[in-house]
Amino acid sequence: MAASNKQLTSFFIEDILSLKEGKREEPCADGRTGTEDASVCRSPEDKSESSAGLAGGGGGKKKRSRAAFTHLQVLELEKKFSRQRYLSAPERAHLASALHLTETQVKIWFQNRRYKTKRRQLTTDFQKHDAAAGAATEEDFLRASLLATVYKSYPYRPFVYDLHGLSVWRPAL
DNA sequence: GGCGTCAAGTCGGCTA
DNA sequence: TAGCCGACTTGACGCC
Repeated sequence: MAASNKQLTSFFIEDILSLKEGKREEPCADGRTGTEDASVCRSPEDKSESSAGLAGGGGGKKKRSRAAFTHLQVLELEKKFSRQRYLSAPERAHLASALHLTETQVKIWFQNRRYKTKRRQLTTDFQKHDAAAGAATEEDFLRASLLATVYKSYPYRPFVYDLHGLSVWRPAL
């Protein structure tokens, strides 16, 4: 969400890499500032927390922070995602270091992104069907979910899919 | 205050 | 057993 109302400037991955040398404090949309280590925007009170965002310190309720990636980070992640939905470990490590994120953050981002895409696809399919055939039944939705489950069951070798910059994922072997 | 979004947490399944 | 995945939930945050 950090990118939603932020002033957009054109810059590339090389820019952050070069900025890493000096002081970098990329402003976030809501006035929060990017942290040097994780390059994500955090609430002021979260600045002292670990990247996991759960460092409570001295007991009591731990407050979970929500990292807001910079629009550049999201842009690069989206670009990568448009080319391939699954990342191999080396690819993930490379992307993480390039974006100054942790591998876990990249992994979680891709997981969430896939799930989000799937949900939206199901929703639009459902709406299409709804519009075409009048009020759809719950059974229709279940059928769609079932199809999605079948769809999901075969790409279990992430590195096998789409290694050639295609937006459509297919077995590479 | 309610709602939507999103990163992260949790849980269970699968594979090597 | 570790690591990854999807599915779903939780908690923080911004917008109206």
